[in-house]
Amino acid sequence: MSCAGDKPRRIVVIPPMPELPEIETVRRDLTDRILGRKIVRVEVLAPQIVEGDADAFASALAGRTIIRIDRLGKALIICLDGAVILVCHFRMTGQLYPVGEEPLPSHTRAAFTLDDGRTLVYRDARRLGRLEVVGDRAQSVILRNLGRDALEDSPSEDELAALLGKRRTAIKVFLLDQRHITGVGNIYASEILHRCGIHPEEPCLNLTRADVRCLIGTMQDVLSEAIGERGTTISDYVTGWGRVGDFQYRLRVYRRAGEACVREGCRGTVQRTVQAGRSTYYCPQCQERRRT
DNA sequence: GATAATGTTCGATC
DNA sequence: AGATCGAACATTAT
Repeated sequence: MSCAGDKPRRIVVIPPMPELPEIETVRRDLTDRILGRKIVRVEVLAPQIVEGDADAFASALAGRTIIRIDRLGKALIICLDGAVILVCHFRMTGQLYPVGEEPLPSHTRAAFTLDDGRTLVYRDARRLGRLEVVGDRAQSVILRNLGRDALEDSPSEDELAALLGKRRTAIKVFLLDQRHITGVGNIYASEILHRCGIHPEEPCLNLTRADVRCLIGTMQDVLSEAIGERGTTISDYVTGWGRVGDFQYRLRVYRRAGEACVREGCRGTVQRTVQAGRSTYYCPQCQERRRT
């Protein structure tokens, strides 16, 4: 990190921020900045990021006023007047933020001109994200597979125990499966399991009652803490639309392969493995396998 | 050039 | 009905 005042700060838009705390941060920012604004014009530059017909998408939003912004897991739900709902999922590289009267940034995939002259920009380098307009949440393709929100609708101990059930699937893979609980992604899954001392490969059915209790509490703690830090930003970018997050400084295992475990009294070394095609980070010393 | 990246969906194969 | 795995989507950074 550079020291304040030394080098000129680069103004670069921050990289994508896809898990629950990052989306919640965007939700709060956008609520502050665009609530009550009317969308006067919609331009779709990359039709594949829109679910359904891009022209229908654009005309459904034109003339609508933004009245509330909600979130379910990693999905942003922008409610407009006339029962119009804009559902957004950023996947890996999506971003949504207002800009002034200036040229659109690179990788702008959709642009919503607001009634105050600003433009709400959807950027997405990889074009993996999706935008969708529906009249009712139940119609949403983006929302249809999502389970309970990890923060606002967290399961009770009994409920999580029931969800884990007799599954043989690894607990880390379960946490990434958004059909059960939605909002926890690859960073926070590793962090939660490390804090609970649970091995990421542990089959769900082996978890004890104490493990279940720890998972629920730690999930709340980690997500809340991360929201308090405005999420995790990997890279030291500065942004023109909001500050970067700071939770990266609190990460204990994510991207720390080969480093000493930070748990007090633990002499282990953080390992990286791959589960379901995604990197998992854990400490073999303090995340021991349960006896079968 | 190879590899990995905070995500989801779909189809094939158990 | 499940689970499970790989591929696909597509670009950037290291």
